[in-house]
Amino acid sequence: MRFEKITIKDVAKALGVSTSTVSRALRDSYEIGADTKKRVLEYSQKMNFMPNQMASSLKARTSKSIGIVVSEIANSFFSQVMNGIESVAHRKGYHVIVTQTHGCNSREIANVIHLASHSVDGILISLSPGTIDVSYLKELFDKKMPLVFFDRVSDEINTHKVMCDNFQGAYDAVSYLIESGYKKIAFLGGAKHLSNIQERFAGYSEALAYAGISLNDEYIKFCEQGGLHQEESEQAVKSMLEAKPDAVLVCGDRLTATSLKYFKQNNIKVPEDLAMICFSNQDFAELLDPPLTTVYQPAFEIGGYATDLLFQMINSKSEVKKFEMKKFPCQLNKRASVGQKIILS
Amino acid sequence: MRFEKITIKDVAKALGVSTSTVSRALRDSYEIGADTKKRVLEYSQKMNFMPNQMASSLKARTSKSIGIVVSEIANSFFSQVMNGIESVAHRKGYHVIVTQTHGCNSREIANVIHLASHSVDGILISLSPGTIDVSYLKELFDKKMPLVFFDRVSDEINTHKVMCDNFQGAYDAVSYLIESGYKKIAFLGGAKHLSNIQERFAGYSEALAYAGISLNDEYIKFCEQGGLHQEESEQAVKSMLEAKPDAVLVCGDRLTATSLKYFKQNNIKVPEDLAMICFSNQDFAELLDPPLTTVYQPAFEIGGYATDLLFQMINSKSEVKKFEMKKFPCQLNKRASVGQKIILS
DNA sequence: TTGTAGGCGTTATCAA
DNA sequence: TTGATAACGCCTACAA
Repeated sequence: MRFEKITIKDVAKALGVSTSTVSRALRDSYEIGADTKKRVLEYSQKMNFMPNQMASSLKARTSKSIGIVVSEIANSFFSQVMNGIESVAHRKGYHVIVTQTHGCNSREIANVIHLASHSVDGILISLSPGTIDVSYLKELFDKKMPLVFFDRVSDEINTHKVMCDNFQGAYDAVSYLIESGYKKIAFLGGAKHLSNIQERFAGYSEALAYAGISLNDEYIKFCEQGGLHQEESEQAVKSMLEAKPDAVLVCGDRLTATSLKYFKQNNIKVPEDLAMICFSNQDFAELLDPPLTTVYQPAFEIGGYATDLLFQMINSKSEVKKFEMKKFPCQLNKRASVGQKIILS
Repeated sequence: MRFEKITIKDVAKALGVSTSTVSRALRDSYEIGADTKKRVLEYSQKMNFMPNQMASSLKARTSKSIGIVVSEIANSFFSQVMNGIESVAHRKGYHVIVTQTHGCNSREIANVIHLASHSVDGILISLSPGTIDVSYLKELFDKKMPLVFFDRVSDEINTHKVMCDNFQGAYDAVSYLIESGYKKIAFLGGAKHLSNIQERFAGYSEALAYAGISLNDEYIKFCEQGGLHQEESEQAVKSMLEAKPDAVLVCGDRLTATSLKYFKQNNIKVPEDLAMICFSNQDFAELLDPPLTTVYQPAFEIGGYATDLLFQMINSKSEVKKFEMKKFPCQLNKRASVGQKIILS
């Protein structure tokens, strides 16, 4: 079953004119007889004629579409980013093709190649936890495929990068915990090699250092699967708890959900037993029990901004050489999952 | 800045063969000299040659892509559906193009036309709250564009429809409220003309009727914007409360969030002052305060199943005449937002 | 003002 | 086994 499309040829034949005349009438170009134009437009309208964009694209060598690569579509952060991307793209008359990797590197490569061979005009990518080698991307980029990283970026490719200020977000969160009297602060993060996790960890370390608190490895847990694997995440939560921290910074929605469930099941009271701040974009954070102190990332803005930069590259006549590293500040939403700890010493 | 693509021509020239030879080698077709083939493949590999899919599509008259139309990408239900769609599509080597309407009919029409003119091989659509007239879709469908409705469907177009069993979901929820001793049960829904809302309302009505409770209009509120407009939603919550119900069935994530916030702000205790069941796919529902009794829709399955049906249509040689109306059962997750009311009378 | 012709990159048909 | 050629639908020099 296939869509029966009228072509410019059909319109031309029906009207007894040439295809070029139809083409010109449709794109409002060139001198063309006012009433020929009118006839063509009216007939096209009536017949619901739609120019075949694949043919136009082939001719114009531009598909008017961009590709996105994320790990999970059904993730509050990514879906908000996609919302931002789609909004900007739609405004420019572009299509958005979405692919997900489920954290798997081979899937990421397949998706990127698929996108490139389908002639997307540019690609927006957040690297998947499983990706270490980005040479396949670099090759593509060297061949001038417009490329913008968001969220999880790579040092090895020099292009635009858009993300939130993960360092600041983590630093502010941990500082706030320290101000509130907590000292044994744990860190629960995704894959260690991901840029955003590294930055958050740096912010965490720096805030502790500033307060003269030394790092304790037992408080620090990374999940190589970035919270995508339930078992790994639960194990991390468990082993973190064994070190008896009094607060924790959790990096990511999935890890947050896993932690909260675990705490609930094991009757660990937040914030009495353990204070908690999470990197999370869940709308429902303030409605949780207890309301969750979150580090909120302006996901919609990140998506929109990254897309704007991508269009700058796409529309640039020459190769773009100067790149931006844009960091949107994170917002610390203080809620009851962090209490006021009585400071003893 | 544009991607510099090698074409089949370049490969042919470099190897001193014809383009047809290259094409044949690549698609493993026909008798071709084993070592010519080897040379072509090796060179293509080395040069990272990717066939231009737009050209193939133009030739083959199939784009290997499908389009989705939803109201909001950043919505837990829709993003889970998209996950299901992408998973199936990826397996079949298809691309997924995502568009959102923000509940606006003109945007929906524009998106559908955009998709059609970009030669998607099929379209998956959940009607937007703003849509009443589906004639534009009917025209497309009559021209044999494979089309599958999910979630919010239209009676006026006879094609596959996939959704959850909204009637059963609402019926079960309301019955459970009645069993728990509630009698003054309110209904808070999105746009009245949407199929899913109608079905839920029917389930609600039927459950009340079965228990011999008559409908009370003051308990029943619809939001024409489907919860997308904050003010309208809040107004609905407010006016519903004025009728003093003792329980409420809320249809949708946005409405749920709005209600919960309103209750919190106005110090309305759930379930003491008002028991609550919500159609919601939020992972966090069980972690809310109080844990939320939800009617869960198998969104991933809905997306996957709808996509399977779409591929059946796409791959069918003749026009498909027999259509399926698939309803996945909803799951009632009983949690503390519904209590046990002491039955007086 | 309108028509003709060639090409975008690929593939299928036919001829060599 | 391989090559030349035409076609997919559209656009645009160039010619008329």
